[in-house]
Amino acid sequence: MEDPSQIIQKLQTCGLRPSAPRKTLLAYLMGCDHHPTPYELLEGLKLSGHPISIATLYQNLQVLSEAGLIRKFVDADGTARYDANTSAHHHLHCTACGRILDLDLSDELASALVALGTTANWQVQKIQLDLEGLCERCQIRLSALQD
Amino acid sequence: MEDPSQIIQKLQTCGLRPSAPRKTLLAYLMGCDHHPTPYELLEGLKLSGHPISIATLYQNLQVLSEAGLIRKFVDADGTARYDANTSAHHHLHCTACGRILDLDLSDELASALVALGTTANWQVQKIQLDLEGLCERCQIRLSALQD
DNA sequence: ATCATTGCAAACTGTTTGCATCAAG
DNA sequence: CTTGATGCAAACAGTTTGCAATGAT
Repeated sequence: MEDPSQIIQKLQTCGLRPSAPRKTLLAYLMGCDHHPTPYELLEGLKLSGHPISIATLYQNLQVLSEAGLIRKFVDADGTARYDANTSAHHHLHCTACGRILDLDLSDELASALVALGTTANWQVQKIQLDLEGLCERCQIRLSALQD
Repeated sequence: MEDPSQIIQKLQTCGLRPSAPRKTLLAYLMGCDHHPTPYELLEGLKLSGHPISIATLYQNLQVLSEAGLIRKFVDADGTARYDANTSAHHHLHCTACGRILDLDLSDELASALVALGTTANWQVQKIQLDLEGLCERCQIRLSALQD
C-alpha cells in the first residue's frame, strides 16, 4: 500500500477532491500487480474492508482515467481492465490462468512497428500490442498434467 | 458479392445448413472491406433487403466464428467486430474516422515479438497488434481544417 | 419425419444516469 | 455555505437464452 499523504497529493494535483472512495480506489490500484476488472475492484475493495458503491466505482474509474492517474484498456475478450501503471502499454496475456503482465518494447522494435503504418501512409500515434500464450507457471502445470 | 454456390459450399463443408440468414450474412461479410460491428451488420443487412433478426445474427456470428469461416475481434474501445478475412490478425485503426484496415506482419518482426515473450519465459501463441493513428484521408482532412 | 434453425420476447451482464443526501473546501 | 462527490435505484446497451413455429435434409 502507498503512503496515504502521497495518494492525497496525487489527487489534489489533478484537481480532484481526495474523497474516501477515491483514496481507497487509487491506493488499491497502485498496490495491484495485475490488471483488475471493475468487478474485481468492487470485490477487492469490499474484501479490503473499504467497500464502495458500483456507481462511485465506475464514476471514479472514468475520472481517474481522464486525469491520467490510472489507465483503462480492453483485453482480447472485450473485458475492461484498469491499472495504475501509466507508462507500459503492452501486455503478456496468459490464456490459461488469465494473468496479464506488463511488457516494455524496445525503441527499435517500436519504430519498426510505426514504420509498418508509415508505409501504408498512416501516421501511427499509439502501438497496442498483446502477446497471448502461456506463462511459465501454466506451461509447467499443463505439461505435468499430460504425464 | 460472392458466387452464391460458393457460399453454400463453404457452409456445407463446415457441416452448417445453408439457411437464408447464414448465406446472407456470410456473403455480406465477405463483400465487406471494413470490420463491421453486430449493429452495423444488422443495419447493413436490413438495407441490403435481407434483414435478419438480432438473435439469429448473434447466433450465427458465433457459429460461423467457431467454424472458422469468419473471425471476431474486439477493438480498443471494446466493440466487437467481425470479418471474413481469417488470415490477417493485425490492424491499423484510424482514431479520427474509425476505419480499421488489415495489416500483415513480416516474419522477422513476428519472431522479434515472440522473442519478447520468450525472454520472460512465456510461450507466445498469438500476437495481437493494433496500430492506432490517422489514416491518409484524415491526415489531409485535419491539416486542411487547421488553415 | 426428424432435427437444426429462426425469431420473438424475456433475461442477463456490464455500464451509465437522475437525483436526493452528504462531505470537502 | 457552496459546490462537488456519493450511492441508491432506475435506465440503458450489447448479448444470450427459452421456446414455439419454421425450414432443410
